[in-house]
Amino acid sequence: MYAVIDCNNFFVSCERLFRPDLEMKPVAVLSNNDGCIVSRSNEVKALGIPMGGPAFKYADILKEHKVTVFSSNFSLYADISHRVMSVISRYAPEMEMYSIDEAFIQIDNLNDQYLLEYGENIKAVILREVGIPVSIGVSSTKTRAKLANELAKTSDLGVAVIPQNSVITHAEKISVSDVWGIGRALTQILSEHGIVTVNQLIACDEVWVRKNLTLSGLKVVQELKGISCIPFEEFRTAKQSIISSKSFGIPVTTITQIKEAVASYTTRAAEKLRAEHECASHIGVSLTTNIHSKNTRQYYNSSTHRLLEPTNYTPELISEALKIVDKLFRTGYLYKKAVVSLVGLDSEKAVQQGLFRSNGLSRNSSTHTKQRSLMNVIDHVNCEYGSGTVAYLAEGISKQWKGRRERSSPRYTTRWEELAVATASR
DNA sequence: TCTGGGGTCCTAGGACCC
DNA sequence: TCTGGGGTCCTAGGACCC
Repeated sequence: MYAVIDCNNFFVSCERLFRPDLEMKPVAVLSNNDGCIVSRSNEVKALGIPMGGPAFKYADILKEHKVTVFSSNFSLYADISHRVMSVISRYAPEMEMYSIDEAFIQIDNLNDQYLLEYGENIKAVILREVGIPVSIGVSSTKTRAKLANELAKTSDLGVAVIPQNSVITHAEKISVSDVWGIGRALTQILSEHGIVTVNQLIACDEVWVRKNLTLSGLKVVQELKGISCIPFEEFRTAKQSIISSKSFGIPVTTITQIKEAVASYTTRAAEKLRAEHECASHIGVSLTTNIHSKNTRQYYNSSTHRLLEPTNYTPELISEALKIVDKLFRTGYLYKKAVVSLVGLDSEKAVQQGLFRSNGLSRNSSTHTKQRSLMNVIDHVNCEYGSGTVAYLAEGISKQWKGRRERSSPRYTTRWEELAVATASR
């Protein structure tokens, strides 16, 4: 059996941890650039504010209902996530951390009654030791467990079990859009064929499903029937790609600013790459205007370059990324966003050296060693004294294109100078 | 003024090989 | 004259997830 443990309104719950005065009060957390609403307390959900809704559109209603709004504070969320995961891992020898706020575990040899108790126990301990409320769903496949989790969210216990080999109760009342793996597009296709509920989906002919919903859709249907198709992945598999992508705080028109931003995103991506001890064989850049803007000319373009040899050396990656910008950039547009992606990742150790460099000289191992030492030192300094302490000039100085982050809470748990302070009240 | 970011997997089509 | 088919690799795009 699988259990999926999912933190409730995770970012909001993290903020409340250090602001107990916000319990039972409406709270929302915004995405990068303070753009979208990405985490909502139950009170905010009740106001009808949707997940991912643009913040400016709901500014009035947020103000009217005195919603406390935070910019996202990922240092804090990552640290709290780590604490939650460490509690969960005590309950199961095998755990798959699926996302920042969610984990699968395998539990076997317990009958249904004990499964429920087991879940309640995990939930209580996480709440007591970390302070984060969770919901737990248990069933025989991951997709069924996720569905049980949906049911758990609205149950009093916060835990739900869909027993093995049993039909899903009330499946005729659950919408296909609540199923893990059925998104907007598939919901639309299904509804065009009169399929709106989970029991209708399960009853579908599998050949039809394969043809109309592709292989992923077929897996979903089989998983709902109790046939496991999505494997349990205890050990995190190596990343396939690393992406750094951000919207600009202001519309950007000049290639100079685009290049600064792209150099900066490349630097972030390369840091992640080295943290994974990997090298990339390709680098891609894309530029786009504001797709939401009605009255301005639109432009989108992207390109991927193969690197001479796989590398994680920032200066080389920046230089290649900037060449791509030269290729993509057109004057006369209001640019909104740039994306840098590193793909074709392989372990540092496995990387084969190219025989020739572009300048015709072979790159000897001492060049490699020097590059690696330099990156090591810079990564260390930036880790110790804060990101950007040592930066590349290509990233620019004033960085006018940077996004907004105006309502961030302190990094309570990861920066000495931002520790929470306890004060005695009279 | 203001509409997220970081991932994965799947499919289709073109180029190329034998 | 007969104008194939299987395979791989690459790229772009779309769908999904949180």
